[in-house]
Amino acid sequence: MKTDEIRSKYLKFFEERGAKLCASDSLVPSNDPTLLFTGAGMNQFKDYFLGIGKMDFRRATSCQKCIRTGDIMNVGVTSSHHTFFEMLGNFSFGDYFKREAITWAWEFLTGEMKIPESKLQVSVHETDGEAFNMWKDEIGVPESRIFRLGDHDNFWPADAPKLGPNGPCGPCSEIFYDRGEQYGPGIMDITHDCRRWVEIWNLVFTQFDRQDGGKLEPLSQCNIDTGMGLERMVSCMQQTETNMDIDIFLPIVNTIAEMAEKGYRKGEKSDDVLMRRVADHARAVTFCIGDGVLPANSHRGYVLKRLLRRAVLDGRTLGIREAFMDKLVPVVAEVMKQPYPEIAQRAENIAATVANEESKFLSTLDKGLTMIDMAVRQTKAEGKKTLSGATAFELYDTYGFPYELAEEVVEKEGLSLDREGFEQAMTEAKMKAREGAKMKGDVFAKGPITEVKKLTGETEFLGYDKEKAPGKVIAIICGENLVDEAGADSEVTVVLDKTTFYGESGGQIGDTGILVGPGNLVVAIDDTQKIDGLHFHVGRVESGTIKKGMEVSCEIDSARRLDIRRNHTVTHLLHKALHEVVGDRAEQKGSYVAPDRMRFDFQHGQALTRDERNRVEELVNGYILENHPVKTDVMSIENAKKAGAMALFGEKYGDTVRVVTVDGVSTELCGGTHMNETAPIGSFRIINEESVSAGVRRIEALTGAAAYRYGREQNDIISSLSRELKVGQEELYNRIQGILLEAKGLRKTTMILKREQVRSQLDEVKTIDLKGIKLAITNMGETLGPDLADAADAVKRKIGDEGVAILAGADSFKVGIVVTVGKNIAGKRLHAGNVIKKLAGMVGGGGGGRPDMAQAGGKEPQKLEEMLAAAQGVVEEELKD
RNA sequence: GGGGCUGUAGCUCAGUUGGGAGAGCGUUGCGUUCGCAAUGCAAAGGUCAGGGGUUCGAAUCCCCUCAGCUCCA
Repeated sequence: MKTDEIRSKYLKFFEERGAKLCASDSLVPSNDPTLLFTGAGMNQFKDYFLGIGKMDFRRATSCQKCIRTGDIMNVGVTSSHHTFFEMLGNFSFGDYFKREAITWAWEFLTGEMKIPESKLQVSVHETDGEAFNMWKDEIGVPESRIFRLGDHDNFWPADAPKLGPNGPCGPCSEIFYDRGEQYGPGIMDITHDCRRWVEIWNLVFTQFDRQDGGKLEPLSQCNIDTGMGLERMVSCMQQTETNMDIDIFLPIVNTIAEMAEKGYRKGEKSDDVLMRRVADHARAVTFCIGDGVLPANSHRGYVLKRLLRRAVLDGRTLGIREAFMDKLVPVVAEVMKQPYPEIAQRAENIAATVANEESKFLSTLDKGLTMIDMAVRQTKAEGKKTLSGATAFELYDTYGFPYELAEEVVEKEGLSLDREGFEQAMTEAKMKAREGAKMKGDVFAKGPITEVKKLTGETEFLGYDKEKAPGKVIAIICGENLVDEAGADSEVTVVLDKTTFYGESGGQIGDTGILVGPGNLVVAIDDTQKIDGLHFHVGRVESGTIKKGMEVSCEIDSARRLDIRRNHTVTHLLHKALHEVVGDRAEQKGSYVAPDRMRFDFQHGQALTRDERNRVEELVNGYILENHPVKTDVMSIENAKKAGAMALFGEKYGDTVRVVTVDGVSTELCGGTHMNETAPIGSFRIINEESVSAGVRRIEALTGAAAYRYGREQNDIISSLSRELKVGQEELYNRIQGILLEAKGLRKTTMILKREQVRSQLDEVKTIDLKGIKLAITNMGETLGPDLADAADAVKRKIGDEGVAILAGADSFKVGIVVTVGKNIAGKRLHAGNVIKKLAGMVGGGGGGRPDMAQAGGKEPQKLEEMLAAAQGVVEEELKD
């Protein structure tokens, strides 16, 4: 049975049993910012489990793409560890419980998968007699094949009663599959890693709420959370040795084998491990980028980068010398195209991102290789046999050069690498990083929001076609607390059952305006936030008192909203124009829509050329002038996809979505507020284009009156320049070029003149013979700085290799002194630095320099003459025979 | 989010307790030999990432900002 078949059979099976078929959540969790990646099927149902918020259904099933990196060292080594995998699950939120969960699991395995009962056995928690009896009496599993296990193995979360955490938890029951006697003895060894009996299904019965001290209170709502690892299930059904030998994996592994010119399962076992690991990482990397994560130096982006780099290194070890990871992307896309067509659609784009990161890594390696060569040479020169761990760590920490590779190079050179020192340095670095780290609290305190969610499901948004409408006050948050009323001057956050205020989402900023109510109540709202479908109106009570349950009128600032609509609709036009100009790879990475400006981030490797930028701007203005009607439809996600609506990748959408169509230009999924037609946008003006992170560019632009004003201001600047320079605007550029050239010429002329002037002064320089040297002491008037040094150089040349020149100049604030000593005596009979220190002291300054040349400055110009008079004496003192 | 490293000519980089901004390649000009090309000489090209501070004096030391690379969470 093919993987695709098993996957769809499972989902269909539970759909037939009343479960809502839910699409996989993005790998980037949509409703939990604390999670790095989606790691289990239940993540997207978190609120359903806790009974918070609106519940549209009570049983669900899904095939969830997951990423876990905890066991990364085992990937490829064991038969079933992955970083990326799919998890099949069925869930009940206060609906069906143990009996159905157990029965259906058994039915699916024995019925749909046709697994003989003799090949299955189960485990239950030691205290869970209920589950035990169900297996024994209702299903008919012989008692000898039901195992009772403890908190560590059959409780979720593991060991929760003793160790915590607090919250929903419960016993679980697992189903094991017998892979056959070639993998071990018939008796299951549950305490050890058993290769014969593998766990294929975990049923979690969430029935307790753990309190402090390990007390387990019964939950009012009992839930079912089940998980079946798709790859492992398939491996059993296809009777393969590891998960990586199944139909959706082999093509990837084989491609790698081909590139390495090795053949899978034909040579070294260690090569097979590497091939499997690369295949695993190729899947993870492809799906990660597919969900909108880009390689970066923090968070998800960093995990992605690490995965990619590990795979590249493994490929190197396998003997693949050139970039190869990008070539695996289409292979992954092909085997996954049935359940994940969007990956296949974007394979080219994903591959480009991979190729880019891979080439960056290869250049990092190159750099590291030359550095380690140097380190090896130095170690050898010092006569040592071991390259220090600290050096290896520095290479790793600062230049990203992998330890394993360092080891390889060092050993090839006949040296060894100090692993202990490396690890010690690593620990120290970790400690150092940890010391600096601090936790930051969430802006929106979790407390009141959870409370509010219990009061109401979602705020109904009326603002698509109304600007003023009544709503009922559901909750008032004052500070961190829920209150029943708030008087004048209080800072409040108000939640209503219905509102015309748009809550910040999808890049569009929240509305401002007022809430008006009985008894001269006015609340000035200066921001509206949207969290899990609830609109939070943030503002201040201007007059009167707002009370819970009160009917208020929501009145948004409509002029501001109109500007927002202009900017939002133009975002769609810009998106389209970018695709026209730089290609479909310019995917949207985010946007910000405010009344006074808009920002649009998109994936693109380099800066837009001036020509591209102009073409984009022209296209958008064209769309505006053509006055396309804009319409909004609410439809099912399937229909939206059929209609070709562009969606943000990695974004999780509900079942029904809003589709915004600019007739003849673009169709996008979007919850924002838009114009009815494009012409009133007026005009569009790009004011900036910059980089935000690797591979992502940002355009900032203006529309309507703001765009006009911007143009006018630019015009004003040009006009005043043109007036000032007395040339026509079209001549400005040439004129400025001319002026710059002229200025440069003048600078040069001045320099030459100055030099000539200094030289003429030098003609008068007289030298004194002193113990075999020629001493020149000269007051250079107002000559200072580099000119003085220049002059000193000239004197030095003139008076020869036994000459000493002391030149000084001053303006009204500062004194400058330069001393040069000819090369035959410099450092031997006289040190310029020592002379100048004494001289500088006389004019309230300090200085120093090399034996042959020294500079100094001082702050007492009035003492210049005095200093020069004393100079000869100083030289006599310093001069050695 | 925290740590480390880097930012100097168009490119690759030197620049040594703080003391006159350099090399190679490339560009331009003038030669020599010439089939491609090679080679000699000369020139142009720098707000030393940006800002502040210490100092008589900062590419160099200190602080901040920006950008890139990298490790950790």
